[in-house]
Amino acid sequence: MAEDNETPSTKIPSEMLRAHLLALLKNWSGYGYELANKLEEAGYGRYNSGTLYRTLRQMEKTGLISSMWDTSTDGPARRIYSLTNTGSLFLNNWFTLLDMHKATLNRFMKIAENVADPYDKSSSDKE
Amino acid sequence: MAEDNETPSTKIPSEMLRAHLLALLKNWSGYGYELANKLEEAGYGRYNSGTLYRTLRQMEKTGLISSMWDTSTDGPARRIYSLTNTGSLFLNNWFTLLDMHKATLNRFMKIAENVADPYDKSSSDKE
DNA sequence: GCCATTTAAGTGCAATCTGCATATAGTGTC
DNA sequence: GACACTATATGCAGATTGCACTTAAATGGC
Repeated sequence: MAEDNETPSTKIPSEMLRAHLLALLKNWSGYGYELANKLEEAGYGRYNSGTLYRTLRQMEKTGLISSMWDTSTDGPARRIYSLTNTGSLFLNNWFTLLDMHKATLNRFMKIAENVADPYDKSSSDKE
Repeated sequence: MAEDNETPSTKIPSEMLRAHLLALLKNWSGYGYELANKLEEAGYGRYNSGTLYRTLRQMEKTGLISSMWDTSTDGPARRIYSLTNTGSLFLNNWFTLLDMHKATLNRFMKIAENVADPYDKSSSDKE
């Protein structure tokens, strides 16, 4: 499977990418190239490999995941990542955070639902 | 209300910030300082003002919102923002995207639930 | 053997984004 | 005048990102 950049469609914001990587590593250990393939199969385009590998290293540095080399298979060595306790907690919190954000968004959208907008330009042009 | 940085608690990732600003501007027009206050009241700490103002200008440049000066009130002039059609569409899509991401996260977490992990280290537990 | 391709991870560089501190400017209060 | 509050913005250093490129091990075709 080569890097073909054919489906740039739904770009995941960085925080989302982190959450998705953590989710993939729950109950499983995986390496960068494999994770990139799974993201692609899930409908996100081929994620930029430079960003992906650097994101993984950065997540390791901040303690969300840990890694070790695997030289047992044929082909180039793989850096195997697995979830740390911190990463597991982060993943759980992420769901809570998503729900909170969604609730806040809905609340924000309703704040001014039936109130006149002092700057509204569609009601009656006073200029 | 001065900038006191007393509640840094729940930092909003940049894409989330954009979505929240769009939600606040739905059915309403507002200016930067006011939006910062509403974010603070909603429980997010005092968002960094430099980032906030620059994010708003960038969102204007990309067509999500539009602005005009308001010099009718006392005090310094306010830059009033309101949602464009593009911004409105973006906001609606954001909800869909959030749900899709959540669904994908759940799917990812279940992929390997009952499968043996070839790299599992729980036999020789370290760290 | 030689060469292209696949798998796998990584780096260099420019552009962008972010946080912190600071600047600028209008108004009101003492 | 000194000070605080409102309101927007900029300078700079450090972090993040996308794009292109590099390194390296193995495979398949000739």
